[in-house]
Order: sequence, then structure tokens, then C-alpha cells
Amino acid sequence: MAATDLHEVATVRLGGAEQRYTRVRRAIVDLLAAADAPLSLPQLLERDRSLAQSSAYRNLVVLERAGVVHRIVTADDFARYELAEDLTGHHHHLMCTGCGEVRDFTVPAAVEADLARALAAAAAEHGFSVEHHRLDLVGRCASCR
Amino acid sequence: MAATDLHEVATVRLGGAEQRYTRVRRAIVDLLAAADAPLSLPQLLERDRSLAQSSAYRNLVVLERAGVVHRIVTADDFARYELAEDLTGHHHHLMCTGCGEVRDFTVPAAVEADLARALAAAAAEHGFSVEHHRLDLVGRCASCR
DNA sequence: ATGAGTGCAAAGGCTTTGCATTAGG
DNA sequence: CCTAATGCAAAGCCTTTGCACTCAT
Repeated sequence: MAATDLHEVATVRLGGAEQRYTRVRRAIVDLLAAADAPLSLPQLLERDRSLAQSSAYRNLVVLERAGVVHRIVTADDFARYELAEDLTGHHHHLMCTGCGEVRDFTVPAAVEADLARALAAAAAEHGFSVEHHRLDLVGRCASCR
Repeated sequence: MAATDLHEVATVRLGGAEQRYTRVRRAIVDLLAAADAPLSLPQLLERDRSLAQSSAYRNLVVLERAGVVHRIVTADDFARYELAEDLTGHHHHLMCTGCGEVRDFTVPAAVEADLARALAAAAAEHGFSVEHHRLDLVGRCASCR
């Protein structure tokens, strides 16, 4: 998605929640859009030294509630943040138990479709209303082998 | 798995790590075996009032390293613990964003097999060495609708 | 006896919150 | 103008750790 479109979407979604699209929020969205993997808070602060820790955390909460950002919890100490899936496309995560890094990957559409059917059936059976599913690979990345 | 077999396996795995199978560790394994869902630390303490918080946490670490217990991180405040998958069988989790509860479910073997192939391919492509995969449904349980 | 295990209390560390200041609309 | 947003510092909260005591071998 082009950066301008992205900011437009962010503006609309924040506006719906009666929130402004400020400099800090724009900076966070830009950082996440530029990264090819979900970022932790230290990684965000490192990439933009002008960000204050508490503002970053607070704005990530706002952006998450507005549906612009998605928060990922791993076994790592820090949570990771990425743009919402409808902005980036459906994907999954390789999570390294060595360094904590997270990388994106996708599976063939056919597998994804079968999976979606199986998950819908399981959810129905348990009276569960699905928000989204999460498919991750946990292991060691090439550098942490 | 019968409780006696379970304790035997736990004894062997702890022994391999030069650890004893003590009263507290046995109690934790019994609680996890009796539960039909992963338990948080407060849930463990609630079910066995004789457990001390720090001992429970410490022993969960020991049991996890010995391969007896598996730790699950969700968006919920507390981590959850269950018996290792090779003791309970491969399964997945329904995670409620309302109350934080986690329930188990399975998908058809055929879907699981296709998935395994797709995941192996993706891992190979990224030079990633897989320890396990994680497939979760995130949403609202029947009570939190 | 002697080292592992236990439990209380205190410390760690990621994240959130209070509050005075700034700025966007 | 005036409310939301910012940033510093302090507090919260789950989890881990220090330390003295206990227990099993």
C-alpha cells in the first residue's frame, strides 16, 4: 500500500475513534510500514530517537484500538507491533527462540482455505466467535541455529 | 495417559535434567493433567492452596525445561501452562479476548498434514529450524459473546 | 551431612499512569 | 481557545531472585 493511502486510512480509522493523527502516530505508522517484520518497542525507539517511550506505548494502544496496528505477544520479553493485517495482507510469523526476532511468511492459498474451513467448524462447535487466527512457527532462525 | 504413567515420564524427564520429582512438582503435574485447559498461575494456586507462588513459578520453569510442561503466552496478563504436547496429543487453542480463558481443539488430520507440509516448506525457505508450530483462534468464548 | 527444594519477602523489568506542558484544529 | 497529545517521572503488576530453612538421600 502506498504511504499516502496508508496515512489516509489511518486518519479515517483514528477519526472514527475521535483521535487525531499526530506527528508521533504518523512516525510509528511509517516505521512499521518500512519494517519487513514486527518491531518491539526498543526497536521503534532506536529507529526514531525522537520518540518518547511512554508516548510510543500510549499511541500503540490507540492505534491498536483504532484497528491500524496489531500487537503480537511472543515468549520474548517485549511485545511486537505491526500494521493491521487488512493493510498488509494475511501472513504468519516465524518466531525465533534465540534472539526473539519475528519474520513474516505466507502459506499457499489452498492450504489457507482448507484451514479456514476447519477453524470455522471448530469454532462453531465450541460456540466461539472468531476475531482472527494465528499460525506461527516457533524455532531458531538462520543466525541462531 | 494414566496418572501413574504420567508421573513415570515426569520422573524420567526430570531425572535426565538431574532434578527430583518432588511433592510440589507432582502437585503441579496433577493439576495440569486434571484440567481440560491450560491454567494460569492464579488458577494453579486457587486449585491447590498449599502451593507457594514462587515455588510454583520456579517449578514450572524446571518442568518446562525438562519437557514436561509447555508455557503459553497470550494477550492475557498471565501466562498459561499445560502438559507438553507429546503427553496430551497435538492440539490447538481457542483464546478468549474477553476473559482470557483458553480451550483446546483439534483439526482434521488431513488438514494438519497439509499444513505441516506447507510449514516445512516455508521454514526451509527462510533457513528456519522449527521447534513447533502454533495455531490459535482468537475471539470471544460462548460466555463472553 | 549436604545439596536440592521450599517459601517468604524483596527486587526486576516491561508496560501503564499521573501530571504539568505543548500543540493541533 | 480548548481539548487532546506529549514527555518525564513514578507507579503497577507479573515474574524472578536472594536467602534462610527444610527435607531427602
